[in-house]
Amino acid sequence: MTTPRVRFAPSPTGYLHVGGARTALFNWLFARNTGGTVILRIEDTDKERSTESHTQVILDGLAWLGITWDEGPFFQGGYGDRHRTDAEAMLARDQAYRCFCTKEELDAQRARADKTGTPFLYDGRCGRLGKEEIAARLAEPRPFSIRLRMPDEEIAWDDAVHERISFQGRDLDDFIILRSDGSPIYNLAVVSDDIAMEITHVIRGDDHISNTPKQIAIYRALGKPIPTFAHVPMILGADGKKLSKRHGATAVGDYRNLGILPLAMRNFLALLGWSPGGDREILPEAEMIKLFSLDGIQKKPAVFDLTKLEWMNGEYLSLVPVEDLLGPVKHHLDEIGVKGDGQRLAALIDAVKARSRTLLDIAKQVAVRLDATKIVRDPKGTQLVSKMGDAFSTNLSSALSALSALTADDWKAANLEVTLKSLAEREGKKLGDVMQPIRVALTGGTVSEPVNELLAVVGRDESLARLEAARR
RNA sequence: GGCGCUAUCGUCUAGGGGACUAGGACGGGGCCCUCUCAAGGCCCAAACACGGGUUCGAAUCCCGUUAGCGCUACCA
Repeated sequence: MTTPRVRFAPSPTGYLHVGGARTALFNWLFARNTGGTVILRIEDTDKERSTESHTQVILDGLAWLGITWDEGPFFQGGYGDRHRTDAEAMLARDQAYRCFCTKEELDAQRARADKTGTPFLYDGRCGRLGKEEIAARLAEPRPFSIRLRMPDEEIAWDDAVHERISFQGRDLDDFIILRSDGSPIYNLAVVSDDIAMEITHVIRGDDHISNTPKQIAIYRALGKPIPTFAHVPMILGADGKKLSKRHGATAVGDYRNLGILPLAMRNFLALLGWSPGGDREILPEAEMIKLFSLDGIQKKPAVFDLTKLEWMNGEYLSLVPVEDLLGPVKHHLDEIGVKGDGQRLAALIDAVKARSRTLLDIAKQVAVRLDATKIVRDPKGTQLVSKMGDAFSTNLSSALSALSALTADDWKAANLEVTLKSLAEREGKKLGDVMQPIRVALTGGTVSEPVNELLAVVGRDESLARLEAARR
């Protein structure tokens, strides 16, 4: 048995969407599981909409997710000659014919069909032209496109995820494979390339199911073996509709900006529409590859649940060593406008990490600890201050005097805890009455790591300054 | 409209005729822990779309209905 050859074939007409990323991921997992080859092919035949920067964004997105490829990237636009040759071969065998209908005539036919409520299928009129008529039109010369003669027969295949799918040729029309300008239509370019690249498994989105019978017809006309098709279900927004811009973040890059870790994203995407069976959630790369199989893919579309992604990101956050977080957090800090680095930053990340689900969460909390101007008194904080009334500043004052007794050398979490606890005991106060005002003074809110750790990480001078400022 | 695909907790899913009192995870609720919040531990609510078959027995197989989604270009 030959080893599988799969391809991921995005069009550079937009960003890398999560749906495309997942399709790429499934191709990659399948190839790595079977020892097969991944080919990256950029389908840039739509010259109007394709751009180089989109191509770069797609490449970056794949790299970010750790999805690699073995051959390519190849650019479909470079294979026009082969596409034309294939079309002409079909024309020569009368499996295809020249169509002289203009865009306008076709639009008119379609409009007429719409009006009567019948589905528009090209009636094949140009396919019935006599030799002389064709020669005469060619001599004029009149431009023509090339259409495939759709045979009136069953076109079915055993889909690797859906099992058998069947269409009738009579429900399809003689569709155009080559435009009048000599450029190929998608369905021809895809088949021609998949044949040339010896693709054995076509793993792509469900939205291509209705293209598949047309493509199989081309394989048959060209006399080439038909690959295995695996149509993976769509990804939907929370409203059950195909994920699109109006759902907010849909591009892989959006999640990067939100502070999602690439491994978390990849793990989440893998589990969206695929299951290894059983209860597995967090899957290391090796496991994922080992367990992957096409028949573990779900048939029904899946709703993208951001909350679960964030939970999973939190899981990965706790698995990743702080050193690996330094770079990405620094990046988010830059955007917030706060500088942080080295050991200090590592300690801050550590302090705050357990309460964070994204890198952005981490960066925001780090920023507050690093830069007093980033403190924002949140509603809960304000509430606490007004509820405590005068006690707020009195308690801060006694905390201030107790804490300033500690030298810089003694300013450590363990000592701070002892100091604060004995202060509360001495004054007969509840621990919370001592701690919460400090928390609000230092962060503006009522939520943080334990106060002794918070003080330690903010540092003696800065902590005392913030207490002093909040006391007034 | 036509063609096609799909249907298990709100969401992601396990399940492949008896192991189902339908399991796990996210989210929700409660309790414990606790200086707050997370984390952690324990517990709770929550689903086989509907109707017919087949079978001793159906979430599982078949048919129909309904609903959702996709496609329906000289776009990809």
